[in-house]
Amino acid sequence: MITPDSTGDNSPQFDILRRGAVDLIEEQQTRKLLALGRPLRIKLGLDPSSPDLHVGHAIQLLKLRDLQELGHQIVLIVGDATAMIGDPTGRNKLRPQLTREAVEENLVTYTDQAAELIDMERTEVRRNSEWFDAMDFQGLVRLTSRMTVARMIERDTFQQRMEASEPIGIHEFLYPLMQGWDSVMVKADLELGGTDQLFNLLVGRDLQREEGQMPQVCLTLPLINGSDGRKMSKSYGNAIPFKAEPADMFGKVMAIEDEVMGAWFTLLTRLPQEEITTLLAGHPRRAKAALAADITARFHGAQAAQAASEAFDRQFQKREVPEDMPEHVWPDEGGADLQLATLLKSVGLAPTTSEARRLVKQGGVRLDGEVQSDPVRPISPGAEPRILQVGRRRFVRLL
RNA sequence: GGGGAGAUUCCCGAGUGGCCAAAGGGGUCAGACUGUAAAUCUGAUGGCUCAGCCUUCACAGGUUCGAAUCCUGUUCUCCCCA
Repeated sequence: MITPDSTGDNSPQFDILRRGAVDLIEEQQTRKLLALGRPLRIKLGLDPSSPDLHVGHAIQLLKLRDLQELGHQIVLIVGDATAMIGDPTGRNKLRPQLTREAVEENLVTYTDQAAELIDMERTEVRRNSEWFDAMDFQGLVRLTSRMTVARMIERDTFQQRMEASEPIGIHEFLYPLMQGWDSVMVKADLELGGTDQLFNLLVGRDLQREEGQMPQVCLTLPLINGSDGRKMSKSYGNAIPFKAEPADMFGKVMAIEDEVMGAWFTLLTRLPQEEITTLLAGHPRRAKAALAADITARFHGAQAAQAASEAFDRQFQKREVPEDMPEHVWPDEGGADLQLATLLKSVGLAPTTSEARRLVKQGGVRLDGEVQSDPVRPISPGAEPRILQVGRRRFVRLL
């Protein structure tokens, strides 16, 4: 539980809260809230538009977990009403509107996966359709009258879209207001969000103040980038999902740029700051392996992380063929010879024959360790299972 | 309501009758190098029975020996005026 000492010093709590944060609006209020000694209501809105969580979400969930362990009350808002709009933040396109059914499905996987990091038993989960379905037209007008067009369109994301002559739907203006109204309805003391959420979080403050509530504290955490430098997002295909296999998760962390390691350590591990500093001062390869192991261990346990780490070294440092690899029965009945390109395609190592030919021509294909150069070379099954390799990390054992 | 502009290959974005499967960038993939699936460099990037053939430039028709490029209609978007 919350135990501010007799002097009212809550700095240990405050430090935990502050770790990795970008904005904290505002600090004095936060200290006062912590000093109250009661569980604070910590709100996080889920976007149930993408069911699979990735390490970008983990940043927020880990923060929630920290706060939960300090005895605070986590309130997850399932944006089933807002999901039908889609948060316009950071998007240069209208987002597809989700059906209620899709939201329900996503919600299940979402909470299942979130349970890996936070204690769902002690978490309050609310759907915002609870109050938005009940809101009538008058209520909507009342809510929308609290925001001005000028304030809304001065937002970067809308500015950019207007400059680029991209469409903006009127309903998109509703999103921040709805998110803010959620804060009113659950009487949030603090709301978490990514740095891109600051505007939405601040709207909550305004609405709460107008409703005579204590305005919530807003805490923003950095967004981390995916492998391509863009914001990590499932829709960009650059994310590291919770459900990634240990080896895959480890490898994907190893693929991040050296420059962002520090941020990842702060946001995705709970190693003490001094230890992080020491690691970063050492060899980058070692530091990154430690990071990858820590993250992998959180989802799969220390043993699996260790195994993933060792397998990674064998495969990429020593260039050994991994023990575990997908297996595929020899395509085409009768064990007849197949052209190499055709074989690659039918076992799924290349999406098209053209791609398969390209890979061979570029020297990216090995059969039993030998580089292949002829895409139309006939390949026969062989007595032993043969190993087909594309690039450095895609293998198939042919049975 | 009136006038104007636009929709291009995964994304952004050139291309305004043949030299266009379509510049450039991003992403992705492969190779080299290495400390890793970092960084850097090189190459590839519509499909196929691959020195050739086939299908793409919002959609449907049309003009032409030939169209992403011209015409007509449809859908969607943006801008200006009211």
